[in-house]
Amino acid sequence: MSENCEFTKVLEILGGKWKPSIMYQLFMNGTMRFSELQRALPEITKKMLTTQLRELEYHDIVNRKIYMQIPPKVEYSMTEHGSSLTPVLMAMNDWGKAHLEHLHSLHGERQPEQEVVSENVNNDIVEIEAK
Amino acid sequence: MSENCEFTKVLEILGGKWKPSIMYQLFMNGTMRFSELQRALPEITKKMLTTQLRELEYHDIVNRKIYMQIPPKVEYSMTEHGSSLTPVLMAMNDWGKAHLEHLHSLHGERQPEQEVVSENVNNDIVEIEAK
DNA sequence: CAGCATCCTTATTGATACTG
DNA sequence: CAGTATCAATAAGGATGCTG
Repeated sequence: MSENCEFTKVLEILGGKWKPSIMYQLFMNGTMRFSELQRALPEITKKMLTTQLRELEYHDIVNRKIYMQIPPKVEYSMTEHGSSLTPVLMAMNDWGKAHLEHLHSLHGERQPEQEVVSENVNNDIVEIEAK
Repeated sequence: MSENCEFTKVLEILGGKWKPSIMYQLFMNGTMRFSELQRALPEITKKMLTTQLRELEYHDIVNRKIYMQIPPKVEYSMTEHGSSLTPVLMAMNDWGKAHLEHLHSLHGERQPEQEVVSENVNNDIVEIEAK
């Protein structure tokens, strides 16, 4: 049951190549039309933008407001429930910045040293059986 | 540059089918051997456990301590840097619980109602050109 | 304008067998 | 015990064209 708390599920909900960027846009700009999102995220395709938005909508993170008119107009925005993600995103963002600096000091050049503890055991049985 | 802050990158680091579970185990149990993790996560294969651990290690989130002995013994634990993820995980966990309840009230049965705003425009041009 | 349908490519995950 | 290597299956993402 609680093999890993809710943590895994949240990652699944937030995961997806473009979801973070979409949420970021909506947080910054409030309400945006489909085409505005496309302009803001030039590399995403229409298909992906649609599917990622639909998933976010399914989880009640973004709101989809359809204007019945020609030409069509659809506006997206964070729902109230989606806005409750703010502390999560803030925490991730803060950690991300610290992490980046930290990694630079580590991976600036090389791998982190392997920590090898040579106990060269005599308390443990060498039991590699031959075939 | 800052199209989406650090948010996307953090998701990439934390993303992976088993990483959350692994981190959770290490947070709860402190130090664990490879085989202990396997027992705790019965569905993960050795290959996946290895690769996910290696990725976490690369980002200095988990520590790998090798005992040079026969039979081999390797212990994993959260690094100090990895422990700094605690606020992030807590935030996600809290949100996850609230989210779960929230979703039950929504998706208990049906899709959320489409919010359709019928403005039936007259301020916008109907410009669907015929072929 | 805001999609959906189809087909295709790449990435992630998994099964299985072998090794120091 | 703690892996690696190889191959197979699945899932995620992308290109392109069509539609109301």
